Amino acid sequence: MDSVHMHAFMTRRSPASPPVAATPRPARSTYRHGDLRRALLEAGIALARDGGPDAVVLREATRRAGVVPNAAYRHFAGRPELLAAVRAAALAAVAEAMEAEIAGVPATLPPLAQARATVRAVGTAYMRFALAETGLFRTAFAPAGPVEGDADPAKAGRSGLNPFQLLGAALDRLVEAGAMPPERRPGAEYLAWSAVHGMALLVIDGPLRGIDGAAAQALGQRLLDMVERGL
Amino acid sequence: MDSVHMHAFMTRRSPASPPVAATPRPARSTYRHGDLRRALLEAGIALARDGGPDAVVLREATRRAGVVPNAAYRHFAGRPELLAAVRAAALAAVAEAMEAEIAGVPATLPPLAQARATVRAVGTAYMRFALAETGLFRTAFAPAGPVEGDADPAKAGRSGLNPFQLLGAALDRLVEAGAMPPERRPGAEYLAWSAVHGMALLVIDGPLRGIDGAAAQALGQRLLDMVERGL
DNA sequence: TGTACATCAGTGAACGCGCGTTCACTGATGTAC
DNA sequence: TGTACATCAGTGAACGCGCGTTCACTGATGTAC
Repeated sequence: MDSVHMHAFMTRRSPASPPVAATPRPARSTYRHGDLRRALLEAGIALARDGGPDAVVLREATRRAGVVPNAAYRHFAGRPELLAAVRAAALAAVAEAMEAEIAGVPATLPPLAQARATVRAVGTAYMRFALAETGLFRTAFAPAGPVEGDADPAKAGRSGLNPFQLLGAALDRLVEAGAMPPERRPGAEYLAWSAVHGMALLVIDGPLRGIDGAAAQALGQRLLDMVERGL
Repeated sequence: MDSVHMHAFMTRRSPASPPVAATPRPARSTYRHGDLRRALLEAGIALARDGGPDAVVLREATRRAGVVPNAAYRHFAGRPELLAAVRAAALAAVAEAMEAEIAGVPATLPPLAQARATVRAVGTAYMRFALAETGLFRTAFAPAGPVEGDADPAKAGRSGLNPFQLLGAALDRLVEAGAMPPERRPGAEYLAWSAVHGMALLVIDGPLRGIDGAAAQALGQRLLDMVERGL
């Protein structure tokens, strides 16, 4: 399985950052930090990667940034705002993983085959991301609290589309290519999304936890077959 | 939508139980409680119903049971054990909801139609439960911590089968009735489960949050059509 | 080019909170004689 | 039927923890003159 494409700032926690604190605070030569907002966001992302949304703890983020806890309040109104920023980054990462997978679809394919391959690419990227970046995946799609940036249309990838919109666009192409009757198009993204999202959770949380990557991949392809036939 | 069938002890929080504490401790005539284990479990279930697994807080359960916090340790080794018991109860409730729905399938149907209706009943009950008892649903299927009663085959309903096994049995009947080629049977429960589980989450957490019950029901039926066709 | 000053990013110390869990205890129950 | 006693369910008090958040501060930066 390819490693998922993502921003440089999403690299794994550097060994310099202590896993649990203990160390006082990494010395800093300057009094000012320079780019604390970004440092906190990166720390938050690293935390989310390792432990999902609940692991995004404001104090720990400041620790990793080498800064006193309340310094965070210069850049985020509070913990919920930091978490929202992390979630947006996670969603963007999912979108980018999809875009990368779509980009791999051969442009030489006939339109119908290409449309089909694009839909599969969306689903494949989604499941891969869930497996490879479980913590970020959970953060991206975790139940939002009652007071969350609910209305915002989710952070987008390079294309400007969020993961859900990428799926919608792929389904549109399926209709254009004649692989799907137009009258079945409305709401179809919900059906496809359900199947793929459900399987992702089955593999990371459910009865299929611990399945090996190849088997998961195979099952994923069968699922996509089912969706393709069923839509 | 019918109210989901469940045990008497799963009734909603009684108004006598303070929502957030404040009140000292409800007086008790006897020094001994009588059935504290059960009371704690019921309190835990009520908490899970209202707030999902994270809301299952040992101290709050003892508060509701009218007992001092550490009294819980006479009956549970610690918080994780209480949560596991609550989870088992939640899984049993899902299984029973399925069994009730299956019981509603007319016995007069021809075998093939009956087999199909049974599979649909499983899926329908699942989605209904997710909507009607979101907190319990989340508790039943939440990511288990790394050190959980992992190997146990999940609490069963009256039939002795857990939700996943009920789905498997329904698919077996589909094969027996000739509605599904036997070579496609292995692993089919994962595909069906994925679709239904994914939609349940879509509705309670995802882009479909807040959709009204009828629309959810309709979309659910379309999803089941897709699964039926696709399997 | 040099100095005074406003800005505001990060500091230091502290808060209250609720949690899970441990300790030594007390007193109701039920069994043995 | 009555009494002594062991059991063990629930008490009372306390612990350490890490969290989010608030307060008044300090000192580096960069702008205006």
